[in-house]
Order: sequence, then structure tokens, then C-alpha cells
Amino acid sequence: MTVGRAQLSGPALVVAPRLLGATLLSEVGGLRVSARITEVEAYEGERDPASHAYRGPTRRNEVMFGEAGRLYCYFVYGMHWCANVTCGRTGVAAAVLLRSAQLLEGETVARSRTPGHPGTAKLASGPARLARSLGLSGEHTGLDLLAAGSPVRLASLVAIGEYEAGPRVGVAVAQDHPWRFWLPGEPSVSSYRRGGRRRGPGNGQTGSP
DNA sequence: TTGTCGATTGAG
DNA sequence: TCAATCGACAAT
Repeated sequence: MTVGRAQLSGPALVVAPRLLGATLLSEVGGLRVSARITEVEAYEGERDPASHAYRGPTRRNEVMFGEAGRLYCYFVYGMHWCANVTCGRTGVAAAVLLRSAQLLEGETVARSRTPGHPGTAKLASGPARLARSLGLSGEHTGLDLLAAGSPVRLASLVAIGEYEAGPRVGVAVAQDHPWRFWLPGEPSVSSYRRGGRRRGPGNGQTGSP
């Protein structure tokens, strides 16, 4: 199925599951790697406290306020890059974090970019490893994933029969809603980790008296 | 200008 | 369970 911008335009909670099973193609550095998306997370903009766009537009999150179907890469924990697909209408921030994927082509390239010796299924498991395997970083932010000549693009969407949903990984706020979506039974899907700290009084993190 | 914290990962 | 490691952003 060809990817239309309209399919990517809308609330992140609606668009996110549509990306499950889609093929992401990277030709960064002249090296071809493609992967099938198996796990995503939705980040709404100004109404989602966990979103980078929660406090309005800044230099970093600017692309989230643009048209749908662009790449948004951000740097986190002083060492990792993570990749998102923007999805809001122009002026309305929203994005879908690409958390995990199953490699289809370019395993050798992906392995050369990934430290350690992860098994094949884990090469693009977790947002930072996914970005690394596909060679994605800040310089690619803003790329149009739907443009034929783009070095990074969404090659196809697939009609997904079934998926599962749950809380976002490593996010301590807005745990009221299942924002994470994944394909059941896929070995590349990452495991759940609770968010670190909670905000506000009575954070309930005390162990025992 | 300074301080805090993070959409993670891998080791202990 | 914890350290690595640094950019973004809120608070001075």
C-alpha cells in the first residue's frame, strides 16, 4: 500500500497503530537498511505532559508542529538518538516514536553500527538501537518520509489485523492511557520499564518507613 | 548563567 | 540497581 500523507495526519493515538507493520527504508550514507515496524508510542503535543511539545514550540520540537510525515530525531541521555514520525496537522504538534522494528535488509550494516553483539531480533529493538541500526540522527530531522528522493522513507503501510496496547516505556507522567502499541509475538518488541520519577507531592516512591 | 532531568542502554 | 553523558529548558 502506498503511503498517503492523509493516513499519517491526525492524533498520534490514531496514527500510531497504523504504523505497525509498515516498512521503513533508510539509505543514509549510501547504505540500505530496511525494517518492519513492530512497536510504537504516541506523543500528542500540547495536551500530553510527556511530549516534547507540551510547553509549546521550541527550536528542538519545531518539526512536530509542521506537516505530517516528517522525521523528528532527538538526542537523549547524552548519548542516544530516537526517531519519530510527525503526524499532526500543520500547527498541531503530534508524533509517533518508533520503538522497535524487525530488520528486513541490511543486517550487516545494522550490525556494524551497533555496539555489543545483540541477536538479530534485538538489533533494532528499543528506540535508540532502532535509530542506530538505520543510521538516524539529528541531521535527518525534517526529512520528508513520503518523498521519493528522501534517504529515509516509509515504503509501505500494511493493514494490521491485531495489535496490543499498554503504557509508555520509561514515562512517569500521563500513565492514564495506553499510548504504546505493538505487534504481539514479535521478538523485536522491547520489554516494559516503568518511568523513573513521578512529579508532584506524595510521589509514593518511599520503600518502607 | 546555573542546575536539573531525560521518550535509554548495558553492566554489575 | 546504577552510571554514562550532554543538550534542552526552567529557574536564577
